[in-house]
Amino acid sequence: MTLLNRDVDYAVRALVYMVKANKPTVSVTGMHGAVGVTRPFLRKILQKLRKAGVLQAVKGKGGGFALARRPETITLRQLTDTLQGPLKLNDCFFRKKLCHAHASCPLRHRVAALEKRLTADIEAITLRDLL
Amino acid sequence: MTLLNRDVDYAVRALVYMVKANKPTVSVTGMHGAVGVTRPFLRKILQKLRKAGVLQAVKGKGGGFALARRPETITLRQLTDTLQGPLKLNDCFFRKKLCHAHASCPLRHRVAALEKRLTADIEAITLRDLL
DNA sequence: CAGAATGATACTTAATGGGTATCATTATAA
DNA sequence: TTATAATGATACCCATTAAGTATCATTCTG
Repeated sequence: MTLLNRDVDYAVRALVYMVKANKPTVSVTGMHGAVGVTRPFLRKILQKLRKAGVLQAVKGKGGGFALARRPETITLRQLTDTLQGPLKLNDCFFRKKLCHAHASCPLRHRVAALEKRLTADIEAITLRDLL
Repeated sequence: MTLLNRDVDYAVRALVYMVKANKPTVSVTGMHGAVGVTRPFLRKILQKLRKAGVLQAVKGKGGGFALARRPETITLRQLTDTLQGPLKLNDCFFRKKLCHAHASCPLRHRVAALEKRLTADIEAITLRDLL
């Protein structure tokens, strides 16, 4: 099981790169090599982050992406929420329908407690911490 | 993302069932209905648990499975280790090869800390707790 | 106005999880 | 002693998701 999927991994690298570049905008062309992923794939990721308000984008020649907020306000949780959906250790659904033992499941509330803390943990990690 | 996959889920239900049945052995035929899973599938799971030393099996007519240890010594962690491999939040491998940024990855050691605690947590939950 | 950038979206492929099928082996109960 | 009910072992298949690619439209600047 993976807490962080590829998208989040690449996103962090790109964000770190952008902070360190210290330029008004950074184009995907200019950073995909350093991030270690293909250009179209990185674009897809950064576009999601823009929609989520983490990044700003400037179109046209000379354009690119820039952080929309300060690094210490960008949490790992926002990245995971945006790129892989809300954290749910407890996947009580199976083929779209709720597990029939949901209400009585002895595991569920135990796992829910772990999930709550893990969520708080990733909320506490910011981009600033990852520089 | 799921902390517990289906196998673990079903395993817990079956184990709980077996404890409550309070019989020398319980056959898969006798419990798959209550567990809510097909017979062959449940067998596969219980066979893995037997190999791992969680269950004992008695072959032949009238046979079945039985706990090999007391409920308070069977941890959730052993179930996850057996049925879905060691807990790894940190999946630094991609297509079989180590991520090239492994050594310098700013995320890795942060996530490792979370993983360590989560592992301790599921180690602390025993079958006894789930009855 | 050409070119370099993002916006939007659809498609393809690889990996994994979930589930089935089959045959061999073993032991008991009638 | 033999039919039957159980596990042991293993190979296979299918559905879902993750990962990656392709294409065309739009926008802005030099």
